Amino acid sequence: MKNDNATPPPTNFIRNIIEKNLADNLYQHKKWSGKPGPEIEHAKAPEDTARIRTRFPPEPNGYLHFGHAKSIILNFNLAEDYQGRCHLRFDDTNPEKESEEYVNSIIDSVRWLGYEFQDEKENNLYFASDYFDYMYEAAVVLIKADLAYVDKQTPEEIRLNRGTLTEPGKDSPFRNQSVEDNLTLFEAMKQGKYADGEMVLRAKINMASPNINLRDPAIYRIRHVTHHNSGDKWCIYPMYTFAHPIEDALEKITHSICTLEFEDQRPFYDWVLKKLADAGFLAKPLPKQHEFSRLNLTHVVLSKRKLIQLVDEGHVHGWDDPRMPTLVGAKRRGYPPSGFKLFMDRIGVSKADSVIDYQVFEDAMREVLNHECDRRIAVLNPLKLVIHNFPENHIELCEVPNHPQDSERGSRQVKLTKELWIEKEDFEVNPPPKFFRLFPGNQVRLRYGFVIECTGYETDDQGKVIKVLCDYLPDTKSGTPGSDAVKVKGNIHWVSAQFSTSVVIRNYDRLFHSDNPNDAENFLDDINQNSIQMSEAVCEEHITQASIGDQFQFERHGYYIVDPESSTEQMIFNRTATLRDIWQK
RNA sequence: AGGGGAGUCGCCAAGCUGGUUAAGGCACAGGGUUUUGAUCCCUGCAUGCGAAGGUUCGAAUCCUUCCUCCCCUGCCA
Repeated sequence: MKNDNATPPPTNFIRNIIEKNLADNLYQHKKWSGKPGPEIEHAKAPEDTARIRTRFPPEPNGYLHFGHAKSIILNFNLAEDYQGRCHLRFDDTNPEKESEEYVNSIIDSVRWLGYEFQDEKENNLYFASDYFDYMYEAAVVLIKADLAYVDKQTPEEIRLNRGTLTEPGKDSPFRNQSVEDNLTLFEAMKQGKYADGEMVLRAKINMASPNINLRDPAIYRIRHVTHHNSGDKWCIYPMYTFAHPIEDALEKITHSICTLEFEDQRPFYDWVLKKLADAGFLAKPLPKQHEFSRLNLTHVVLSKRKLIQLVDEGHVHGWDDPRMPTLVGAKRRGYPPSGFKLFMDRIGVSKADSVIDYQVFEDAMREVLNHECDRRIAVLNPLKLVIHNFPENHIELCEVPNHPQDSERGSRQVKLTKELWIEKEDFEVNPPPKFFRLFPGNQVRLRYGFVIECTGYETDDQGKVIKVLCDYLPDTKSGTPGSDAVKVKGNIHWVSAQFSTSVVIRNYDRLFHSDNPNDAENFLDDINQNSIQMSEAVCEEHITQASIGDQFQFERHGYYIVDPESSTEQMIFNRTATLRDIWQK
């Protein structure tokens, strides 16, 4: 076990910011009415008991993946570490792409990671769509302050007049429409008097801004679409850039943490909040946006488009395929939530673009799995072994610990008989140098049993080894006095041919060959065609007591989890990760 | 001269209000323990902080110039 004191507490620039904010008493007297709302509702409420508030704001338009896990763990851990709260908020402002199916899956995945957002004190499950009334009101506030206008230009015209990266844009001919006209038009938009795309509400900032996001960004668009939550109440929907700062403010979020690509958006985020605060709609302390670099992993694609393609084109068997970098996939693969947390601790949080070696991810998983999993014995590639001098019908009970480093996990008895299954790889007719397993004349220990000496083998017509013969040394049984008298270098595992059960094994490997599949002309060409290898294995009989989701280390092989497709007749095991293997290298 | 970010060991990443020999993890290389060639333990692993100048008794940390990479021209988020 590692000494936790040896590793310094993980720190990062966001924690530094929070600690400084707290030291500056920035949030000392902030209010919280118990539910999201504008300042008029928070003002009369007591001081917030949460020192900070963060939020995880997914759009319910897909399944959560490893990248989301980074954000979830960051936000929830921050809240926990600084005696704050973290909200789960669905950023559902675009009904064309969103659905309830995703809402439910996302909730499940956040909980699976071990985070809760609803308890006896607070229910912090929110939907941006529940704030549509406030957002409409906020838009009206801006219009009245002559800070927003309804633009009747076509989308094409708006695009053309936006200018380019190096040239300023041109003002819309509708930019100086009267406040009254804007109010009337916006109301008419809301009433459904116009078709999709006919007009849009825009913030009035500066068409010549060097930051393109400030060239009068659209803040409301017309979409005659049924919303998964608000139904047909609205036919106009706020844009993310306008909605997000308001969502954060209504929820009294202190630290709004997002990924780097939103950095250019921050001036607009601050603009919206300031203007609404000026109008008395919101009050300080206003939320602050902070950006970190998103997760990239070698041999993995995380773009939503590519993940959809993998599923839709059948390169994997659905979103929860154990090879998918989704959280539902991770669950089925057997990657534990605690492994994700350890992984996030190890990779840290910064603003530098980075690509993490998949090894780092896998090693974090191995570390927690090694600690958490009971051991079991399975022979994945069976070869018959016959102990020539072993009594015909004798059953030798062997005591096998469930965990070599944790005796409190107890032990079990495994039956040793004359005929056993061993791994094909554990026997060599002509062993390579330094091979210390079984070969003619060599001695090895049958793990937890006796030392045996290989006396010969049998082959089929093709010369393939089909049976290994040996003698056992009666005085060498594990755990008995003097059993160590005979020293052997090799230890091989085995299961009784008589007392064992057959199971299906699904060995998974990386889905993509190259470090960065995105570099390929077509990432699909980089797919590893051997990313899943099915086989039948023989396992010790105790395994039949396992249930779906149970995880074990199959000794000398790796970590496996019982797949949901298992039945009592046919158990199926997914390989989560192999054990490290210096010999293979 | 569009704007915004980032560059510290093979991969991450602390440090960056200037001041002991530049944390830590992963990887890698040795060694020890071990009835998993696993785990665990020990040792090694940047005279160097994108580059070049400068300020200073002293710079990864301050200044100047330069180089490289990433993001931004949706009525997506």
